[in-house]
Amino acid sequence: MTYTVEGTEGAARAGTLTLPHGDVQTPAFMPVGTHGVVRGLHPTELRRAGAQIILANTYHLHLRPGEAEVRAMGGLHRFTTWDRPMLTDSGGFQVFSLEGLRTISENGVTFQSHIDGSYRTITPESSMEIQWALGADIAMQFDHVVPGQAPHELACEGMERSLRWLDRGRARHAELADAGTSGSGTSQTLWPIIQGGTHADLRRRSAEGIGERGPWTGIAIGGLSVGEPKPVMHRVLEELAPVLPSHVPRYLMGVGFPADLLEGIARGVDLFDCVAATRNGRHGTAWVPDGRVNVKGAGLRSDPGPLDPECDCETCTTFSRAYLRHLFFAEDMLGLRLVSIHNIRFLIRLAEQARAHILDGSFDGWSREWLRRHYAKGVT
RNA sequence: GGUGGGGUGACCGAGUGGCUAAUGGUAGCAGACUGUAAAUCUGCCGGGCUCUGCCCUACGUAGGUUCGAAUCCUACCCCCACCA
Repeated sequence: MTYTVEGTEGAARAGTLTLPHGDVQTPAFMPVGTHGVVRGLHPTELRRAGAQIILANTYHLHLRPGEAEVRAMGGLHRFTTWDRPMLTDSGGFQVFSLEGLRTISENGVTFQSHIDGSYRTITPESSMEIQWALGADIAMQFDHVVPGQAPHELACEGMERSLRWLDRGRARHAELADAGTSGSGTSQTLWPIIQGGTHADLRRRSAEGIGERGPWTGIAIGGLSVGEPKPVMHRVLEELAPVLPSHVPRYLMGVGFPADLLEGIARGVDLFDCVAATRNGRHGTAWVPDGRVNVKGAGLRSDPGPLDPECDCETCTTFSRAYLRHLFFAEDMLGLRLVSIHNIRFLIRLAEQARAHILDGSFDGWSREWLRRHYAKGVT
């Protein structure tokens, strides 16, 4: 597992990450497939959209079907037929998103399953065991995510606990690696996650603590886009950039919207993931260069044009806006899928464009102009 | 021609004297969504305005009773069922 930086422009970087199941050219957007499926999409559709790597989720796959079943099926790659790189999130985000269904202790987090009500405890160790059985290329540490508006004390607690959990998780991951192969039969690397909320001192301590424990093949920045204002996220990224090793890929977890990608890339981020592309797609919001299109909007009723005239995706090169609108009103699943495909392709293509502009030294001007246009109509 | 039932906002459909610009549902309009408990959730949905309130117009049509009517009375129009 290596990462080669091929070009930089200011803080922005372009590189290639080599993983057991293939290369990832960065900057890159990684579609989210929580349950081992990017909702509604066929692997072929993801490949056509240019997806190089996708995510899956430890907690959700542990609940259903269970890591043992996935392992028995040959690991996540063979189970899903996705043969390119994969990354599994640790369940740490569910500490935040399922706040009402869990209790935290130093040992780990006990969730009450939304499926059958049973109690399931995830520990830093068990998260590694589950991820090892799933067999993704990259495993994430089990971390303690706190809300974006968390006060210093709570953010500190989450950050320090995440460091302690990193040590426990890494130890267990090393044992597993020594004892045998992962669920997919290939190697797996573990990435740590920087926490600390919106507090500069905590973020710095987190990054330093992780640095002391290195080296790492990748470092994630977590706990952002969880309710804090956008300028605060930008500030945190700017504060972090100088203290992160330059030869290691940086993964901004859970981000983002199109503009967030460019803002992140400009501040040195290499990898992104976000559910918004598919969720917004299912909810009828499509991203376009000029902002967004409400696919259910009355204005599209007899619009023969493509969703995004500048897009090369299956949806935009095949169907009219009027038909897409009709599919939503007919409540047919094809509509949800087609807009999801577009949004995924939109973000992937944006990252591809950013990469090309970094490599030829035109990223700064291009991204400024892109953002100006995108924001022009009041889109956030 | 007779008897009975019924006509409510775009549609369906509650309401049988004041708490009703009128329950619900559908259709429609808009907003939200960032390491997915989400094909979900929220708001609006007669018109106008000086818009935390006010004014119009509304429950087939026209009158009437009443302090007050979608709700009661009369006439008429229309729809449905049965009888002739």
